[in-house]
Amino acid sequence: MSAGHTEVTTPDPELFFDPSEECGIREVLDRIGDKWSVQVMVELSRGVRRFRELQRALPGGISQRMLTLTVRRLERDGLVARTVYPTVPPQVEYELTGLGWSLARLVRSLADWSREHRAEMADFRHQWDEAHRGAAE
Amino acid sequence: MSAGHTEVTTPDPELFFDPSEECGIREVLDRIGDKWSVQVMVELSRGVRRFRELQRALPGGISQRMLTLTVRRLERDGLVARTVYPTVPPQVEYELTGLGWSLARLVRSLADWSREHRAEMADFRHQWDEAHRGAAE
DNA sequence: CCGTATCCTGGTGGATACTG
DNA sequence: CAGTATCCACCAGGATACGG
Repeated sequence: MSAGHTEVTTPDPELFFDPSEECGIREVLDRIGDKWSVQVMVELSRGVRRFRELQRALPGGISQRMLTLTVRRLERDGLVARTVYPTVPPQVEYELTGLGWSLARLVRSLADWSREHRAEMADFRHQWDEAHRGAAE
Repeated sequence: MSAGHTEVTTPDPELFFDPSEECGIREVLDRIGDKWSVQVMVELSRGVRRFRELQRALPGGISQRMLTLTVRRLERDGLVARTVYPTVPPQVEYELTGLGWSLARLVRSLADWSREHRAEMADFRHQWDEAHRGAAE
């Protein structure tokens, strides 16, 4: 049936978020919802990286400023460990902590979901655009 | 040992993101990374909601404009179904689609992760702030 | 190499007013 | 009630220059 029409499954009773509110969603999203945090984690999931390596590896090109800010925040939250070798020139290595890896696992599942459903979503968007053509302008 | 020092676990070899890149992360985050999409989905996971209900339910107070934009995008992506009852005054109902529920499950796991680790992260932040006190004027 | 300090722009989202 | 249309403020993030 593919994406024939907007089917609606019955809600899984166990799934409901507790109405006691502030379920914690905002806190995570404030950490991974920004432009670079997740990409940095993804790259670090491939191994230890130095500052420049990290910067060069990120697609789209991150500025030094943003890489610093991003990596500092990740460090502060305990997701990334920063190791400074007092050499000259200075050398700094970044790697995921245990906490970082546990979050990376979830990030991974999000990525998997995305790839699994991207065709379906593209389908929906196409339908929607089709149905709403002519309305605007 | 709690969060004694920044421990680093060995990377799970199976976890690595495929280096073929554009793993799909950005696509999901572009959908759930904004201020309201997830909150709307969370509320809709509790049941069918009308426009105003949705607006009143969201903590922080969303503007009509943003609620419209958010809900339209979710609809366009096939995550939310919109049903219009041609009554007067008009009545519109929103609910999660199958696709929406599948994403909601992941959102839920993010929320769970957050609650499970928020203490640990707070701990880390406290340590970090402690260690970096005095550096900045 | 690894940052920090400034400056500046674009886009997200709020406030408000108006329609069907 | 359920939107649409405008206008506007704020700040995430880019560009650039400088420092340890």
